[in-house]
Amino acid sequence: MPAAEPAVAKPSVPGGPFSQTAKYVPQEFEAQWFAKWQADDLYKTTPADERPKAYILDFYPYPSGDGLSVGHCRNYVPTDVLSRYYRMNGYNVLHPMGWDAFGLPAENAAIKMKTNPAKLIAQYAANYKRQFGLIGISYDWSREINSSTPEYYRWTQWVFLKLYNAWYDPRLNRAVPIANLESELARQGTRDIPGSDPLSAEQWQALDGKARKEFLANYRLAYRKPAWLNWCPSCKTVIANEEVRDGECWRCGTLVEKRTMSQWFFRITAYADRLVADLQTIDWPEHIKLMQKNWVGRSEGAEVDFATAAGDLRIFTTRPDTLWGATFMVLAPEHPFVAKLTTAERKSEVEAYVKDAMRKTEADRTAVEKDKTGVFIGAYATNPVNGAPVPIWAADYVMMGYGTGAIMAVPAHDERDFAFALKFGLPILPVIARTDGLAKSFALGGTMHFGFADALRAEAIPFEEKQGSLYVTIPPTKLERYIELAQEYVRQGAWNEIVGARWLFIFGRGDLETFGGAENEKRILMRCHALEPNVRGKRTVMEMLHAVEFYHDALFHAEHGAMINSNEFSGTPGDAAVSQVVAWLAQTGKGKARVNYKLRDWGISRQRYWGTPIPVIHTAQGEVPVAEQDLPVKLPDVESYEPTATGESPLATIEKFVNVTLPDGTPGRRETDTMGTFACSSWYYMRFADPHNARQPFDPKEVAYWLPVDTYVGGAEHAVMHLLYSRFWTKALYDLGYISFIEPFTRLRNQGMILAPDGKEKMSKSKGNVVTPDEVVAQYGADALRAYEMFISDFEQATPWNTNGLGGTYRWIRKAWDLLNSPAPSAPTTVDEPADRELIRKMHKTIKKVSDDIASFRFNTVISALMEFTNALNDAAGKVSIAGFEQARDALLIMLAPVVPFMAEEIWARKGRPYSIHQQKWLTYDAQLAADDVMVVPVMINGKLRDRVELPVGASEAQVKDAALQADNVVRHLAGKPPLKVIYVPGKMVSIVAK
RNA sequence: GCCGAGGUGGCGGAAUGGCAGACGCGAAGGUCUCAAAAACCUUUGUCCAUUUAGGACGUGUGGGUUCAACUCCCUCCCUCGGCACCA
Repeated sequence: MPAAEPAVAKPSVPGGPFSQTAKYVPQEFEAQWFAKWQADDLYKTTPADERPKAYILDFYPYPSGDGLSVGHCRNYVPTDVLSRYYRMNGYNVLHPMGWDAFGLPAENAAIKMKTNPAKLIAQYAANYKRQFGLIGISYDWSREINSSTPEYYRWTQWVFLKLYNAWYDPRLNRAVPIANLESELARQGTRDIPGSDPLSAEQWQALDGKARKEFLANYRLAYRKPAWLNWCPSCKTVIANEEVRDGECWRCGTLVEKRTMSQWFFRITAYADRLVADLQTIDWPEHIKLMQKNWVGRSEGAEVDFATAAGDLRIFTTRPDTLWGATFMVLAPEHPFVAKLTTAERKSEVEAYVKDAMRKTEADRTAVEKDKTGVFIGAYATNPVNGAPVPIWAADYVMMGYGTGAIMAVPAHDERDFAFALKFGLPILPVIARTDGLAKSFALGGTMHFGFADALRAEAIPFEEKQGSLYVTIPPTKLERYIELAQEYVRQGAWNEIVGARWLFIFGRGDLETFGGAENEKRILMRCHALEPNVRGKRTVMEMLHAVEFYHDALFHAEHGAMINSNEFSGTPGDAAVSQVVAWLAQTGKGKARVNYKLRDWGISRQRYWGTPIPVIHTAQGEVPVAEQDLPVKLPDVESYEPTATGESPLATIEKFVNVTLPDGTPGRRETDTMGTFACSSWYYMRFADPHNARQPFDPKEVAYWLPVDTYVGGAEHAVMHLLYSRFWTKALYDLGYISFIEPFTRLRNQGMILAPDGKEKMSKSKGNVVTPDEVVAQYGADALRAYEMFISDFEQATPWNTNGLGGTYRWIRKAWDLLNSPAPSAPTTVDEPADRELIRKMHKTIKKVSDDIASFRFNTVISALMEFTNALNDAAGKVSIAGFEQARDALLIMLAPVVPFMAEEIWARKGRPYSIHQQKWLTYDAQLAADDVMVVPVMINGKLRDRVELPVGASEAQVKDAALQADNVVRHLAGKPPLKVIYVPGKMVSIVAK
């Protein structure tokens, strides 16, 4: 780490040390020191300079009325330690804080308390700020931002306009101005634009202004389209997902309905591939990257059209090789074809089902696997590969937002389809061969002639016999032989079947039916029904087979095996099946390859007051974006913050806000939706680089210096959405030339949650189990709280707040205080030189451990290393030289500075050293002084630890092995047996293998 | 349901293929004290042995890879985070 001179603070105001008490009484000096640091601007960040920079950022919080708990401090303390550590290492550090002030909690609080949300936020933020000061967090408050101020949201609106005026050109693979598209359309239509609906230049020119705008909406990065919302018919408002409990409104308990309204979206899906690819360039926890990748959910497959009475029904499938096994289709309940195709006699049932399904959340719809629901709509589609009629169902396990909202169900090879088909008695036809060769047969007692068991034994075909029935697992090599035997032994009027690697029903010699294809399925079922009354209730062959527990693992699989029962494609090997079928679909015009994403466009519209107004005006000629120079579109004051009965935001009732006249005299209505708060948080980290700029969102020079964020820290609950949206905005602004980096957060770390003291509950005011930093600071002081927050557990792991441990940390700090404040011990009569050397060795080992662990977020072991060093110093007192002791004491004090900044500063002042300890240089680690001169090598025999040998560090392999073989307990355990193998892992271990 | 994380002494946790339990809490015994508190010292995974030496077992469950597994692979169980309008 390069060491540059730290910035020099302003001339010191008088003060410090603030206490002369010998005992550790943190309450006597902590608040005074914080006031002095603030007065001196000790933590004020300077503008861009030639020093290396470190931008260390905490997720900015919504300042809740409840204030901070000790749980919240879990991330603020460690990032503060990290910031202080970087400052001491000569970095120019940006460590700011601000408020995510818009959104539902503030609005709901305002409605409840009948106060302006801005006032509430100001009050709550002031409390947070006070608490941050209490625990010594070194934010530069001159850079404080608040997302709900016009100074800030003006630029959120500015980004909206940039996205609105851009489109994603798939040929350049980046966003470009929408004007480029308009001129291309005027010149040559959509001819060269991949994936576009055909439109000629002439057709474009013939469109009027409004129609052109509607066409361009298909391309803009910010656009409007109809989408579903939760609607409470009693409150007459749109309600958030969080406000829906078991399908009911959390306020009034009314059943929530779904409504469609036109909503604004950002086209994040255009960036899907880049959002995945660029994950490689950043240092984030692997599991977070994986979650983002899965959230984007790229899958390759095909879209295929199934003909229906209402026209082609387009489905998306990742398994086009299973098309021949499609035995029904499933539409999302909200799919437009449901209404179009439902037959008159099914209508009431289908409508009831759809209404019910629309109430559920997505998680509810896909949950509870045993309880698949759905309804037949009475209509059929035609499978394009074989002309087979396929019944169409509506079921809530299919989502409108994924693929085309319609699937072909292949129950033999899709788990959800399998469960659904079993429940509703739909045929299940295998069309892909198993890759493991598992074949089974259950010979029910009385169906086979006497001697069958002996015949199987003679052929070495394994089986189990229970209550007269045979459970046979047929090895692949014996399959043909089994078929012969079964024909020979099956009784007249009975049958034997084989499932798994083969699907065969054996009714007698030469009387075999292959289970494959719809016709055979029906015929087999009829014959079985005729022969055996017990199976007459079974609606399909598979249902009949599924009644046999023994068969369960052989009936279903989702592997990529060779195709079977698929006409001319039968026999196509598994690794080629998908690509060959896709090629054939494209060639015959039945379908085509398609890449699909789980990721959906980002909906930003909120029918709420407390958010950034969307800067758009609606006119008879279509929507018009507000001109950049007319920003911000300010939130007007309103009487009531509650949404209107029409579902619009309260803004819709403010005539002065809504009605506008454009410069050319055209009357217009302002958009009254506001943006969800993820918009505000998608760029705030850029604003911190230049937070008070009134002319631009930020000075490009400052952003070029400070961004990207070097270390970004917050809860894992934001793993996907906030982080994905921020990455998207960064890439869009990069494409449009405003910034020069493609990823906003170079290093990301997530803190684990601190749970309530009594177990597994979260801390929450309603449960009354919140521990506040205020009460802990009052009792133990801020430094003890800081150290304990670090010590409590691994940074990323959730853990309960255990107050017992706090006392131990406090005792350690007090011990360190006594040690550092005590007068220099008198020189020992004889200086123990090895002890002297040992203390300095421990010091350098501690410097390394503490430095490495702070930098890599292992804060709990930072504290344990400092505890060990404190203990080592106490043990060494009076035994080592005064010079050595003082050197080690000073090292401890410097290392304590980022962790317990108040105490370190107080001791520093008492020692008369120049203010401030927080501007001192960090320590240098000396590998030679840290090196051991002896090593203890454990010796294992056959994996069990038997002895240890002590040797000088430079000992050769031969010397170590020799010593190991001569160790007392090793000799005893070998008992004269020669070692077969002796492994030496240098410096670590000797492992002996002996018979 | 889908995606992700986790499960180690009485408790928080350490150890990322190489001595399981660092560090801290708690507990037991001791020193000091008229006494208590504080502080300090000793012990502290379980079991067997105990005079010493030692030995067996042990990181949610069951299996596997390896000279060596808390660590890597597979099965199952349990807990937690997210699932697109809470942020």
